[in-house]
Amino acid sequence: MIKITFPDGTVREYEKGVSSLDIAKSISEGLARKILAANINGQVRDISRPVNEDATLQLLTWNDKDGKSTFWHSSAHLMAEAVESLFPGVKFWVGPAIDNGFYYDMDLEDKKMNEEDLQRLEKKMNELARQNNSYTRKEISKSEAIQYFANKNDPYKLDLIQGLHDGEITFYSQGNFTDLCRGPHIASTGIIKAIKLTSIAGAYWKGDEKNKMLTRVYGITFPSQKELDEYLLMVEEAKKRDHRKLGKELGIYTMDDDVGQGLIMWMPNGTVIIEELEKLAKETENEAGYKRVVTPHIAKESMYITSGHLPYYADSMYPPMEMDGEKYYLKSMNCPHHHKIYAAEPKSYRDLPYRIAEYGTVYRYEQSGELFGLMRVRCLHMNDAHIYCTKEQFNEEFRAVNDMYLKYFKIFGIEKYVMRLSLHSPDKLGVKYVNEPELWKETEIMVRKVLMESNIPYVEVMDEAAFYGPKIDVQIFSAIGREFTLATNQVDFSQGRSFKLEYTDQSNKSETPLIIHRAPLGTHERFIGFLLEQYAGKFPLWLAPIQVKVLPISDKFIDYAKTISQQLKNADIRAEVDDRQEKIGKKIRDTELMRVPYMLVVGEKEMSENNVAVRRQGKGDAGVKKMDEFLNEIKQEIKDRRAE
RNA sequence: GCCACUUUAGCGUAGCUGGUAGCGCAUUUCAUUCGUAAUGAAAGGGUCGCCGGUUCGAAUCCGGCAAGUGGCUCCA
Repeated sequence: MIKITFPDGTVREYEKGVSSLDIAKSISEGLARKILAANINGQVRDISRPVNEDATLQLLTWNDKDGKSTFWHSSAHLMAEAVESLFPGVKFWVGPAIDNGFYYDMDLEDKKMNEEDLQRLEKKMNELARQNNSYTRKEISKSEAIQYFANKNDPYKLDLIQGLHDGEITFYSQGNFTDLCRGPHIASTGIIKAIKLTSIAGAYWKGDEKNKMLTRVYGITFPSQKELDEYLLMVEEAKKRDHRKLGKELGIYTMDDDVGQGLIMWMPNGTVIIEELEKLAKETENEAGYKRVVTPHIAKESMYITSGHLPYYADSMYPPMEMDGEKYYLKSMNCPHHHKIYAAEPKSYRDLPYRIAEYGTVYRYEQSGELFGLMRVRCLHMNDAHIYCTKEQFNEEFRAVNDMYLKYFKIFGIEKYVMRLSLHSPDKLGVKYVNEPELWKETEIMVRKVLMESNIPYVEVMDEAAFYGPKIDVQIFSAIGREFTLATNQVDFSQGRSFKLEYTDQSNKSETPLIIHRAPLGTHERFIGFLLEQYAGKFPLWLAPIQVKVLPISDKFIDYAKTISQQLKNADIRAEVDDRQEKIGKKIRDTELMRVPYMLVVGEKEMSENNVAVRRQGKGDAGVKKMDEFLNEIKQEIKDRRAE
């Protein structure tokens, strides 16, 4: 007999060799029908695998992350079976489960797949699922495995097998399809009830753009049609808050072919938001002891040689302009200009920390396929600043920057983000990263310490650092699920030396300062893109392009509406009058759709007593108020910069 | 940049296998002067992304280019 320990701590005894499925059956038939996989001593396994020793066991269902991914991984195999039957001779690479479904990479050679083929594949998959074929596991020797895929003429699987050790190779089969696979899998195809193949894409073999591009098919499956329908509905809802859609609807920004790809033009409504953000940044940075600077948009080639950005980053810079034999580049970062300001006057340790800030405009020639609405553009406005400090001051300064992030995030109500400690990769020293192994080690410890002391949850990721030092990135997800760095806080132990930046220390020696690069509000482009999605277009009052719309019941009250709006404007509140000849219902509807926070309905009753009928966007009628009372309340709400 | 797909009025869209374009919203005008999410009527607006080819004839078929979308790669 063996002892099985369940997640709640209970221990039960079973015959040696019992399967997870049998164990589930011993608990309840309902559970047995629902389990997809089992976590045995920390390893996810097929439910049919025998358990031969004492173990901790968690039975995994659709509600467990590992249960879902097993289900989706098995779905990828089912899709591969369907592909093989409709595209004979196809070669497969890998087909993992992902956060939302699965994909399979394949080489169709001279054949092509289109959207209609996805329908055919779905149909075939449904047919195969209904056959309810079992997923069967088979241990196989390396030579047999090689034999099998050599016969099948599949170079990709052979490449995978090369990396595996004899004795640890397994095949999984279902129906007519056999794949090299570590598993685990669900018991049989019949429990896959709802299938949606979502897209066809190209993907480089092994993720390397020098390699051949394979065809990747994405899909998602569910144990019931209802869940698929819900998922599809959720995707539709997410699209409604896509910043590209909202940006157009709300008149935030526009682009034009004659201006160029990825070059944003901010319309009046967007410009209001930019100016409010800058106001906030300036207030916050003044308080934190920053000084403001302004620098030009171009610089000579020599500066980017000094900074180390050329020639490595030349590809992502606009090509140079030549004047009088000199090459000038559009700046793709503000740091070198700021370093020159630091260097303009000799510094003593008494001048440090030296903090200079600028909403700097930079240009990056991003590859055309990478552009994405406001999130990835070619001209961006950075909430940039550089802090030059001593090693002793570093901890406090870096931490102050982190605290500034958190303060901002509270103002904006930003909760769904991941703090990422981005570290270098030692095997890329001298290639992607400055070759200073000791300094890397030292600064990474310093940054980690700040995070730990601030008690901020974070993840550590290798090979994501800047070339000049480690950083903390704030990762967010767009409405359609793409990941972006919203804000960044970076250490730089390298550029100080490249630019020969110095300060005189207490003992009259020259020292190189450490530099902190930081952009807590990221860029206007990405930040506003993010805010549009975060608020679904409903900006908090202080950011709203139009804060109050005054809606006269009829033409007779336009003059009164104008005096109300003028009073608001006198108090620096962004107000407008809707003087169209429309019914009040229409005016309210249009104003609601434009997400204007406050509507003031005025007619006979209000005019006679200097009142306004207040309506809050999305919340309906808020009752009649004295104009003075409303004015005081709204002024306070704007001052508070509350996130709803 | 690479793979696939898409591109019809300011916006959202219809247009089967080729016979030179409709609808809704928006706009303008007129009527209406209205009490909390769409008043009615009329009018204007498109060389169907651009260039070329096939054809008696192209929004529709073919090729190239551009932009956009979904991915991949990249993201100082």
